Amino acid sequence: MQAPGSLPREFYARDTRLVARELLGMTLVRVEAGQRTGGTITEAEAYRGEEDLACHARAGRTRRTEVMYGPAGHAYIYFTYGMHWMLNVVAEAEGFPAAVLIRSIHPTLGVETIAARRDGQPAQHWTDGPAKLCQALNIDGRLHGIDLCTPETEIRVEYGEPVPDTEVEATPRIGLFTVPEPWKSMPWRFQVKNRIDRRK
DNA sequence: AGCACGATTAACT
DNA sequence: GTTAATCGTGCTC
Repeated sequence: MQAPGSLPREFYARDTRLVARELLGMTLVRVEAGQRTGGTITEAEAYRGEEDLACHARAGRTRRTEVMYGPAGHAYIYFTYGMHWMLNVVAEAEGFPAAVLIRSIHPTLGVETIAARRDGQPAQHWTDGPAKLCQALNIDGRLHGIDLCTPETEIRVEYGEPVPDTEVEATPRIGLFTVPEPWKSMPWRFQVKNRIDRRK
């Protein structure tokens, strides 16, 4: 336990799988001028190392993946499918490329704003996907690389209520169609149980 | 310079 | 269950 506030860099500078697991229950907060939106993290995936053929760092150090090689606690934000942004947090020691994809949150902060940004969608689907939560929290490439551990940061993760092991489920990561084994089946997706989930 | 594809989503049959 | 939308990235020629 610790006082409220952003998680320290040491939290992120550990094994990526542990970071993903322990991010469950923490609170993702998007800070904008006079506006706070966010919620409880309910699903996260670990991507670690150049050997992990599901990880973008499989291509080595490039302009896109450079952030993953840097210090932990920074945002790795990328664009995919021609229209979607994804939010990751860099993990592990500097020099080792790794990140945790935030896949789903339960909205608790600035719910009205979130609803407006997800106009037309039922509450259940406001932030239940990696691109959905980025849309709801107004997160895009402009925030790529920012440090989540500084006081004035625009994205932060605050200490929440830890989720016990009995409520955590570990399964293979989502959307890895062309990734070879064993990486395709590594149980590095962590999510809170007991919630209706449309996914396979 | 060109190309195939993606850590997805929403709408449709 | 199927599929269009839409473009940056990394790889091949």
